[in-house]
Amino acid sequence: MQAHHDEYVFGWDPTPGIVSVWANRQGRVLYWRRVRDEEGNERVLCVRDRFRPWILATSLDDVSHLGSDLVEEGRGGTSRTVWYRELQGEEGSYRFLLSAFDGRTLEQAILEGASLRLQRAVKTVQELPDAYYRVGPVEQYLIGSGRVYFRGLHYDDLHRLQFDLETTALDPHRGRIFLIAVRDNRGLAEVLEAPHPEDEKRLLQTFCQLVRERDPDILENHNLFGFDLPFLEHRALIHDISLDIGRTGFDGAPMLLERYEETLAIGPEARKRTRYSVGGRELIDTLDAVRRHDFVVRALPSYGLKDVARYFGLASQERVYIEGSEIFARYQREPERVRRYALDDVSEVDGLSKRLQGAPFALAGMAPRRYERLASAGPAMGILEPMLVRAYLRRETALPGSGQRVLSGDLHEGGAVRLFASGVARNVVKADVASLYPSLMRTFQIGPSCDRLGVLLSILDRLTDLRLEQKAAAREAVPDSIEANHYEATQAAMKILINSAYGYMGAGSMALFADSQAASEVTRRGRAILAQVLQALEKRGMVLIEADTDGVYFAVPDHWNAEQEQRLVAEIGAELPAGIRLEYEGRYQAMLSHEVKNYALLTYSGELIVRGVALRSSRVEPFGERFLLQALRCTLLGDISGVRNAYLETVDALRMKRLPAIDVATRVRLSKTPEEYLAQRKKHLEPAYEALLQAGRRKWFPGERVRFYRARNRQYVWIPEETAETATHNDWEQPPGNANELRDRRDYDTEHYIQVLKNSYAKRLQKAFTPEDYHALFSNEQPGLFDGIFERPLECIQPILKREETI
DNA sequence: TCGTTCCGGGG
DNA sequence: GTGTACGGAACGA
Repeated sequence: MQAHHDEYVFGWDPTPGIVSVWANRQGRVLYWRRVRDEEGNERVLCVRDRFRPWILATSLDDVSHLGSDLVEEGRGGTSRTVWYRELQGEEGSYRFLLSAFDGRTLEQAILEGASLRLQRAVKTVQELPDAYYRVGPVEQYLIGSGRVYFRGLHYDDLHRLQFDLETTALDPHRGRIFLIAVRDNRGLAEVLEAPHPEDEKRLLQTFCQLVRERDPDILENHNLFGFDLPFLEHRALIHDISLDIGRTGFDGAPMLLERYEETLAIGPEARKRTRYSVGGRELIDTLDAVRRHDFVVRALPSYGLKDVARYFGLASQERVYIEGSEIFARYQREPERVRRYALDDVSEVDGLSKRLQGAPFALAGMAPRRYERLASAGPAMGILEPMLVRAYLRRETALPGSGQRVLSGDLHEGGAVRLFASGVARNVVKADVASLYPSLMRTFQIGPSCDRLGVLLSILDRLTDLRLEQKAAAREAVPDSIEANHYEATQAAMKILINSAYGYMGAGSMALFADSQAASEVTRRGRAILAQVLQALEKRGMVLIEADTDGVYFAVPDHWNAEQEQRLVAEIGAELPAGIRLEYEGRYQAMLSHEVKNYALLTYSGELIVRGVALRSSRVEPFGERFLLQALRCTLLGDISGVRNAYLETVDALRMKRLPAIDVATRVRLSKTPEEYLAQRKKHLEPAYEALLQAGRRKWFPGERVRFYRARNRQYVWIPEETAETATHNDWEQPPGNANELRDRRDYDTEHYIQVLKNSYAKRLQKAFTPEDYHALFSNEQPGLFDGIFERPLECIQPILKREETI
């Protein structure tokens, strides 16, 4: 059985070093292997192969019209033959594997038969989803052969090339490419240029030639699919040249860039996006990787390359920054600086790739799909399902038909988020159930009822064990070594799959192995486990604060130490069903619970952790944020006069103009062009644009970030960025004031900012106090000694914890 | 002012 | 050729 498990996870064919696969509907395949010869020189071999294109059918009805051209598999045939193989499975399941020498012959036969059967013209197989199950040519080949990408390779073995276009505008109709920075992880760093419009064609040709010469396995950039490739494609069209950046195809010529539309379900609606593909190389957009990363972590300030590179600590000290709209103008005056800027871009892309592509790399060693697809595929439908299909065909077993899926179950509610108390609590502990849903599936053997072979649970079991091994191996390896990164990436890939197993069952009618009853059984048991934990805590006198699907914050008695807390968690964990592990996550000296998922924690080492938007300001004026962090810390420490002082000091600093303008300024991103803004200005004034106009600027581009503050009489003052990187004087009529002088001005609207302090920063501490205490703490009156603003002295104010809900 | 829609990125 | 979403800002009544 173990052998099956490993085949389910990794396929079975041992071919090492596959770095790209290209297959078409005629059953022709090229794949490229990266190998080393005896002397250790690396080479890329191109291998030609064939496969017989296949499709799965629930019956032979549509192909019976073929007569003697319909033949059982194992017997010979001609180019017109359609073969069938019967898999184990009941009526209604996809139990006939149809194949032909050419996929088009196969489809033609099916469409003809279906048209006869339905008495209407059937144009595509997609019109018959209940009757046929089909995957793309590369997937057919990988599923049939048991091959996967990258066997025996480490991430650094891949030859990756990054390139970045610099253009005169964002829109290829209005601008052109004047520079392309190219680097790879084999030592290349080069800048190709076209100072004049007539040079652009040559530039494109040189670029294609360079790519072919370097012959990388992977092409990478940030927003590759959204910007660089469409731009390249459009400019190539204008110059009437082809973008031959692929590896050599069947006819001996380099393969061209191809485009296709992809439907993505982002949010509730489906949206289209254009994808590109090229033979022999995998196209990787680091923007996809960044989105996927942040989907879990939710910590990135923006998805822009520069911001993300800084976030990951990839930006170098000497990194050149230039505002997007200034790049071309800057290039004309200071070309060397723009060259450095563009090379910084590609090297940050390389850094991002190293940091984020490990998991998709590891997934490509498991699932039967192209690496480039796995890099952006959804984990359930895009990765797990192809693995399930591969396993079923390997076992000669039919896939469940639409009738076998279970879609009826009541829509599972998932795990509720609950707020038991708001305000300030001390001695707080976080505990949660490790991998709750996958653990429940394993413990209670809850899988899709239509998964007759139990493949999903097998894969889940095997991945869970393998992941523990990988994690152990990662811990043993030299930190940050190639091996450590490899193990770490593999365990991360496995985690992605493990976590998607539950979601897959509830994915609805599109999932082949959907079982929404099983999915709701998982959430039902999950809720029961959580309820058991909550009751156990309450029974022992703990104060519940907040709970979500698989975790809980609660307060323990005052004098408790970490050992006692751990013992409590272990004790309650021991009462849970075997296989369900309650983990002690951490302890905090205090917590401000604001709303569900919005709280601040103070660790015993004094670190302040703020979670959720409600406790962060969206405007981030520096003075307000400083105040909030200080006030939160004081509140959590019980230092009430510290809170009052922070407030009074901030008010006073504003009144006395001790704060420079930069401290009250906010920074926003422009979205309107000058024309658009001027057209609507009569109706509605917007501070950011007013600030620019006030400074005499008449030209700007959407996307620019503008820092400004509010001065008296509703005047808005623009503070240009300190680097002066943006300063090209043709953009405004009168030269701007000195940025340093502006940053230090004191003519801001004091009363306005005091209101902001009160209404948008102090507000966030409201739950920590009784209404009377809150108003007393944040009143602007400096109390005289005896005028009784405080009903009781400040020292008597204590933070409160208010019960919101009971279990 | 409130709901509703759109966007996120790239030069 | 498939299957994330949520917070903030802009927009429209």
